[in-house]
Amino acid sequence: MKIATFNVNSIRSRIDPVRQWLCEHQPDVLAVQETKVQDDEFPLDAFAGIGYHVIFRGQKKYNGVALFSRLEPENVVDRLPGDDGGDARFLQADYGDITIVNTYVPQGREMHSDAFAYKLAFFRCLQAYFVEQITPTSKWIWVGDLNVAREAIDVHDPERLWGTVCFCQEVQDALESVVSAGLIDLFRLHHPGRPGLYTFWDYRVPNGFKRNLGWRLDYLMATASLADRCTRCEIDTACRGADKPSDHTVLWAEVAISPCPPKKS
DNA sequence: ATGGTGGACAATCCA
Repeated sequence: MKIATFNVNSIRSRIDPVRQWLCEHQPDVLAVQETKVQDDEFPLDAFAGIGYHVIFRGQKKYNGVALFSRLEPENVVDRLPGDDGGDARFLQADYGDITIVNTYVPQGREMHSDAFAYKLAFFRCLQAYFVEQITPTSKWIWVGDLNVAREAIDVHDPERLWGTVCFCQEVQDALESVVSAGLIDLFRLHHPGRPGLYTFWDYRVPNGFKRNLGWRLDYLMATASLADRCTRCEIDTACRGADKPSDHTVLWAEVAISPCPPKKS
């Protein structure tokens, strides 16, 4: 199966790039973040007739997540247990025997702000949830904009950027505690030790994308049984500049496994 | 240099 993640910064402004990416790459699942639309205004018609189911949890103006899929989603969960859920940052569904969790982790705004405290609390909720849910044989993939650069090689200027909300000890520790529940970073698994590979470029930095002044903030995190069968994991920047610019790119992976219908007892 | 720009939405908030 092929799974992908894309922070779209408004789904209504990114209809063409998303449609094009789905049609060209035919992923089994595409997770998107920052849809910025409440559920009754989601542009369902724009995605009709291309062979994808779509589920979403959004709100006005900010945040919002969605899942496009070939298979019909089952057992949908639209809020993170332990979190108040009012922020529309979490969406989970089963596709056959594979569970996908799509999150838009709070950015954190400023160090030690209320928003930063909420970011850490969000990770703690995720950690507790995964520890409870994931077993050694689980087939789970956690994907999305996690708003953390895991290592120095995941930012373009680690010395200068150290101590900011997406690259500091607190959020790295918080993310590692979630990963420790039994997940593997598919992109780093396939590109070990390689610097300069990013999923996000701040559009406020002049020519930031051209100069590759990026960050790796988006991830595909899989349990071992899926990571063992992952054959490729890549960052696709081709969607950028399709009509309007987007600050994030599509991250995708191929896993040599097909979702199986769960056994009925 | 504490800016820059893009998006939602209608004066600012968020990234």
